[in-house]
Amino acid sequence: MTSIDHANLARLDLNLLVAFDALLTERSVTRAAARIGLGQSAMSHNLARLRTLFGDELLTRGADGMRPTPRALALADPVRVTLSQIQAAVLQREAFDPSTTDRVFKIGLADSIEVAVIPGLVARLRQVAPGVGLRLRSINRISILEELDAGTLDLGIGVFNQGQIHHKRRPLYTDSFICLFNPTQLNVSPPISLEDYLRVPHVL
DNA sequence: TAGGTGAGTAACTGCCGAAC
DNA sequence: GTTCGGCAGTTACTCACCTA
Repeated sequence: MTSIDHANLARLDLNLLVAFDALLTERSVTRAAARIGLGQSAMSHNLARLRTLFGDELLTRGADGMRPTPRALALADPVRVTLSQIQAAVLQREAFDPSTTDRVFKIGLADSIEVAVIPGLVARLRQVAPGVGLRLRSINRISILEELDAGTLDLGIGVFNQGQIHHKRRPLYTDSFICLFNPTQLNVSPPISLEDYLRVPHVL
């Protein structure tokens, strides 16, 4: 296990990391201050302390608002993951019991995935979590990541080849596609190869 | 069209008081 | 004595408007 440097960590104010996360999220001192209930001046002081702490400008003024430095971008994910873990450890409520909860989960997913996943999920919920409600929204995968960060979605289901460290991912199921074609028109004969498939125009 | 000017907005900074 | 946050003034920047 990694040892804790208590002497140095004692000098680190956790609120500064909260301020850092708000600044990276809002890209504005004023909005970041409002986000965590401080005045603009206090957030400006926090930014100054963060700059001293990390020895980097972190955010610089630009024509389009506050621009994060490479150092700030490198710190963004580790800080957010750390804050999430602290939040889970410190603010965790009583253990989640699916059989008694009446929580409503907001799920973002594509229509095609809804057809494949939701009937089975609803049947399962009736058995083990009868009080759970689902609020489904048809949404593209890029917006899903944004809305997860904003807290307007609890879960996103889709094909994700991008995302941040704090986006937890689990394989849900595998799927395959059927390719329909007219051998006469395309001048190919089954079974088609990958080269044949890529050579001709097609729609998905 | 280019340059000057003023208003508005946002960030920075010095100073101060409160809390510990 | 130290730290934190707010107040007030300053600075930097954008944008709209006016004029040559």
